[in-house]
Amino acid sequence: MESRKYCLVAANTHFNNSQLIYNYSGLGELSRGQMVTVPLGKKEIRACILKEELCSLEGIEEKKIKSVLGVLERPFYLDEKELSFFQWASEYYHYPLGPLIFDSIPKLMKRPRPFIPSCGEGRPLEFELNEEQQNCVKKIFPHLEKGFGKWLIHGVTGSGKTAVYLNLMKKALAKGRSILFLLPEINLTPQFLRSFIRHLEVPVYSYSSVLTGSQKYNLWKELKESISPKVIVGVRSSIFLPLNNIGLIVVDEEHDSSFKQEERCPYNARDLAIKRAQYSNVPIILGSATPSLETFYQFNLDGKRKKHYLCLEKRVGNSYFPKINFINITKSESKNFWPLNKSSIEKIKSALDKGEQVLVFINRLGYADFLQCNCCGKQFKCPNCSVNLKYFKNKRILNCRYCEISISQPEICKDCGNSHLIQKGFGTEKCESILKNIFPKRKIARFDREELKTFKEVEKRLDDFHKGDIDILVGTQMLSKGHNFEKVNLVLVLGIDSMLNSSDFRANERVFQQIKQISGRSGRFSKKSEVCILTLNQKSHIFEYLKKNNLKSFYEDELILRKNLSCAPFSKMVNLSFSSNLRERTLDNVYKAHKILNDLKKKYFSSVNIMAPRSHNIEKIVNKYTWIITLKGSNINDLHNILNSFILNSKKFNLKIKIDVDPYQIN
DNA sequence: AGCACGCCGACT
DNA sequence: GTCGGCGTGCTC
Repeated sequence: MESRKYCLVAANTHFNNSQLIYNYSGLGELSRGQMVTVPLGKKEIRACILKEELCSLEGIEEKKIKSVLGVLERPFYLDEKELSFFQWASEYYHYPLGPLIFDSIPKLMKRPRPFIPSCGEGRPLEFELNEEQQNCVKKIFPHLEKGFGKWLIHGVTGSGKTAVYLNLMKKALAKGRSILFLLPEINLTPQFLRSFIRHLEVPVYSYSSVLTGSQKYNLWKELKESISPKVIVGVRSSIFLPLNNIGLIVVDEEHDSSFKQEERCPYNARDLAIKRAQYSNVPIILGSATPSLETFYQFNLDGKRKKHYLCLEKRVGNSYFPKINFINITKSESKNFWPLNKSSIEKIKSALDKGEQVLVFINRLGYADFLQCNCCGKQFKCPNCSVNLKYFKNKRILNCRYCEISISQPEICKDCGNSHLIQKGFGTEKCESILKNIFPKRKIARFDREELKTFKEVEKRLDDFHKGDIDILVGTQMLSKGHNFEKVNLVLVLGIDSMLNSSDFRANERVFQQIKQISGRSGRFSKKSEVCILTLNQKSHIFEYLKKNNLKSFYEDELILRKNLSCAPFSKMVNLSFSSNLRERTLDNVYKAHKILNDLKKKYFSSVNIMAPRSHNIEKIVNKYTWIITLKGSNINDLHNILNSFILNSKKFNLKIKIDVDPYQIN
């Protein structure tokens, strides 16, 4: 009689942190990284072997242990490098390994449809690199074969970072190595893909949420089975793809918040990319016109990294930087123009008269942020969320941005019967309509998620703008990234004040990045161009740096603030959020957790700083009440250990607890 | 995290 | 009666 063999697996469940024990006698040899199906309760789930031939059952009764049902065929397995990378991420983010693995692996397919990558055309680059670009390539090139190293290309918008990437990518591909290229949102920047396909000679795969299950399955299989050089251009989740023989990792727009996943495992793909480069022992290049403070700090304050910080300060071709001007809107001369004013309209008029086009940015959708009764002060609130409903005039509805609720436009106040409802705040729709009144003969269009729902619609609208069929384009952040418009030399920015007033410690950083990115849309093909910011806070010190284009001083000053506040990058931060559908339950739990954390701190982890519980910025979202405790500390081990001890206590709680390591939104 | 089970109040 | 909401306990 053969003795029983047991294995430890990471199963696709949240039970027991996903680590479960199964019997595999009679199934032959199993090894670490192989995938199997196992029973759990009445269900059948997938699992990945962590340890075979277990010596101890860790106190679990033998009769409770069930048997492995079957082994998944190749390509479903993880090699040691991949598995240890997943394990690292699981431990760092305090998220169960099983769900982490199986969230990033394609579902099984009965009949997957075939999938063809775009094959590169391998055409030569159309232009010579300028001196700065050459210098960049020259500095990084010798390190392509020297193992791990990280580089920051801080290149102003329009400085031609893509050409530098392409050059280095060609060199790595020529050595038979593959490349992982991460970018924030593939749909908004199809030009990257086009340019890679044009200039490289290898298969180019794009990876994003638009791929079907079948396509993901095929890609996974293809990547697993092949070692020939190829390029993946993908969004954050592509950091977990099984790309063999990596020679270089690039993270473009390193500062962008879409690298941060907020749901399920809240990881940051930029940080994971650095870790993956370390595990693969290859260089990684981070690129941005507006690096995050964390990244800037890493490369500038640490002496030995300073030579890994590369600047591109000139725009390619004949374009110059736009002048940044501020328009004071404190004295509103005419209500008719609001939220614009006379001098901004003058500017638009003179640009249009010159035959140019104009961009107007607003960070909000809709016609008004909310409606309020002029008589009793009632605000029209969402019944499910603690926010006001947004007013969409064309659709004649009030909408909530957090839940699906949508009610038709009220004529009178429900409470007092008054019919005078004031519209508070503004968004893209309002601005479009004001501009249409002022310039009735001009073609004015919007560029936002409300108006353009599909990729096709986005492309069509951009195309119309490029063709000159649109004179003024009113858009949200969607418009601020990557586009090059030939006839735009004036950009107006509205609504910055609300960002400036945010209590988030990154508020200044975000304002700075946003304005810098937007500036990149103006004057790409001209010597004289302008960005106008409409604000009530003209004297804000951030604006001084922007006006003088004094980037480094902004970063240095902001870093001093961060240090005094004990925020990232000086302290590691973790958010614990507690949510339930009863406010009282949420409060009970969050205060209980606060006490447990403080006891742990007192006993073992004195270096950890525990903030008082506070409600989420929007306390109730879709009828769930959320409160948050933030932990800060410069001792990373203490922080991880207090979290581990805390998790051991988590059975005592009767609500959902989410751990967010390195949170992006602190609100 | 799911899922089953069992308790209770509300409704025909 | 029975339907559904919700609290509790279980899953290797």
